[in-house]
Amino acid sequence: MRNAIDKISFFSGLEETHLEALARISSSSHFEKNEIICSEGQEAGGLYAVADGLVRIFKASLNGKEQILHVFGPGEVFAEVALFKGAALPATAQALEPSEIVFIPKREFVELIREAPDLALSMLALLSLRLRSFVSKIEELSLKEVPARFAQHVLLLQAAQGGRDILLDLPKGQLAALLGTIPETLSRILKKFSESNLLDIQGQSIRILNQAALEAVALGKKL
Amino acid sequence: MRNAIDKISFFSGLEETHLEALARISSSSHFEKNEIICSEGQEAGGLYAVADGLVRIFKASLNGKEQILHVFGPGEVFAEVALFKGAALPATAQALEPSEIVFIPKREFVELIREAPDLALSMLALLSLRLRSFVSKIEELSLKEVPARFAQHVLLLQAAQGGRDILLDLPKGQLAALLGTIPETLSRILKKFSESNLLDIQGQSIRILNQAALEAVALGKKL
DNA sequence: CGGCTGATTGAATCAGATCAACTGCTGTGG
DNA sequence: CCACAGCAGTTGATCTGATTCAATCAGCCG
Repeated sequence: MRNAIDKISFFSGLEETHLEALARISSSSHFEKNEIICSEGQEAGGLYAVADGLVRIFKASLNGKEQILHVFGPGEVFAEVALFKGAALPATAQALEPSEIVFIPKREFVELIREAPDLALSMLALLSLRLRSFVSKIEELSLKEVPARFAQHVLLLQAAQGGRDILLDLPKGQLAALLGTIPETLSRILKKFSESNLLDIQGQSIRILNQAALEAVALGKKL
Repeated sequence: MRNAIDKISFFSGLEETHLEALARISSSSHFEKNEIICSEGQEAGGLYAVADGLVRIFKASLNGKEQILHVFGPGEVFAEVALFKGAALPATAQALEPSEIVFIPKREFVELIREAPDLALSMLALLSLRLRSFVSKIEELSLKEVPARFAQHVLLLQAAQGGRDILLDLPKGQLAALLGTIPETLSRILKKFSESNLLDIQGQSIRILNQAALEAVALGKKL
């Protein structure tokens, strides 16, 4: 499994001996598109990581609406919350594409953390990042309307991809679930952005036409 | 400061030598009601803990609406997210009552974590708990309506306090902000719960009249 | 007794969800 | 190669939960 472990950038700063330890205890498996990797409520026996593919972490309500919490690509780890306090997973993980998923059993991993302060600090940093991203999400859901959330998302993509041309990383239906809304609403909002000449939207690709206005909308200005 | 450190239940499992180290490096100060302890965006120089009093962590929007993320009482720590990744605080902390707040400088605390694996694991457990509470909040904001959120909150209070009689821990306006709504809406909903004979509400004290129905509403049933 | 803050109530409005229909694309099989 | 099934996305009409604005009320403290 050394091969797969090397793909997990989260581990890349670790010492060679720890990487080999991880490789020894981890296993890797394949998931088809839409396959469930682990479900809410289930006991998580360890840490998961994406070696290849794309995974979404989401919650579903009784009446079918979904809220995506994270989308993870190659190199990212998930289900870390179940390692340290309570084993039950708070949400469900599902492959959005055919994916290679590495699994690291809890017992051995926690053991490793005790011995490697650097790994412990990495985990602390990781959890802090997750916390920050959740704070943003709560803020957006509670204090901002859908256009502002979408504008914010575009700006984040821009920061990650650079330039004025942006490629959506998700199909629009999934993007709606990530923003805490439904496809119909997102579709109407995309139209408004187009009509106001803030964005040029062609399928999955977006060009920013009016950066300043986009940033204003992200902060709460109407339109 | 040993006095104050002993009040922080989060530290209670630590070894004597570490407690003394914490006592040496920490300081304590007083905050009046409504006083800001630390603000969003500001650099947090360390970890805060409530020795006495009540503190809310919240975000505010431009147009004045507020979303409370946490309310912390004696023994609880906050601003831990700024210790491990990025120093800027994601939200603001404010005293809801006259409070004694302990402060532990980041440098020394992180140093201590490196030497004390148990403390590191405690911090990991703490961050995991926070993550879980945020997942719940996101789920509630996105997938549930206000009555369900309130019912859920009452059930949590019941779990903490026991029995059918419950005392609200916050004024109603603050409770509204915690549930992601506004006082007017909460007030209307309280009335509905009363009229449906689910709850008997007298100011801050609540008696549960129909447990089963309350649980049903928490899960999404209408009324 | 004022005056302040928190809480309640009412009427109007609005953002977003729901329901339903339609478009367009892609891949599959006859 | 065309036809059709199936899914993602779009559009329209309607409904509703929640916010907004405004007014009133209750309790508390000086």
